[in-house]
Amino acid sequence: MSAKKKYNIRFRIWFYADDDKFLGKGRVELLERIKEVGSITNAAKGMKMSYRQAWQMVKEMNESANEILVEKSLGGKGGGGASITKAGERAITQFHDFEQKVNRFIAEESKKLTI
Amino acid sequence: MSAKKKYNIRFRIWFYADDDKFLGKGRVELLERIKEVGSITNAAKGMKMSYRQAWQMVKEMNESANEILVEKSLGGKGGGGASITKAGERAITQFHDFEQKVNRFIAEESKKLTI
DNA sequence: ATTCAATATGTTTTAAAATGAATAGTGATT
DNA sequence: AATCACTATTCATTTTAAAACATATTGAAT
Repeated sequence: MSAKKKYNIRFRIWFYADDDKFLGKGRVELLERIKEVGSITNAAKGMKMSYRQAWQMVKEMNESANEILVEKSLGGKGGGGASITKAGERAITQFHDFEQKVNRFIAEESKKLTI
Repeated sequence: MSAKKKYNIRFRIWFYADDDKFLGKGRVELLERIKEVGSITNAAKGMKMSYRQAWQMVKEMNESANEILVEKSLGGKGGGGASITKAGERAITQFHDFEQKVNRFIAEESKKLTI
């Protein structure tokens, strides 16, 4: 007898500004790490990500969104750093909240499936 | 003045069998085309897809799902062909239904966002 | 003015993925 | 047994994406 696999539904959501995708799960994690460690460099190190990639993500996010999500400082003590703006904080929170709502909805609706 | 971009949320869903992803938007379209034209070859031609890729998708779907979604016949009049099984039909329908439900939910919830 | 750790980018290398071409196999029909 | 249009599969090639590497720049602190 072959064990039947259990069907389940997974999803991803993205925040767009007009038609520009600017935020998804991965970028939210990057934002959270920047908030935690105070720099793009160290945030990237914590994930499996090169500084270059992380920096490009930040650039894209800031350029696409109506307000910048990450504020950067150059030079000075410690070489500079990066921090999350109020808009960035809101983006993180609302992304998580939204994701959770969708997750609950999908979990509930999945029960009705007769696939 | 710079025009403010309108924020919006988009999503994708996938059907999994245990931890194997076996159905997403692209594959559903492939299934529909196979149903319509009766062969993998012609279904692939209708999309921007090589026969090779389409054939591999069908193979993966059939292997991952509990029941095969596409039934194939080899040789004979017309060289053979492919058709959708009952399970395949159900998969198509339920994918669309589910996607629509999630879409409505997200559209509704999006109104509450203050991003 | 030198140091330092970070941001800011360009360039090169490597790896992964998609594509295309080529070939074999199938079986009802003629 | 020859044909035909499809499925089935391998292999070499191309394209794309990711990673790695290399520098330049910045500015407070010393």
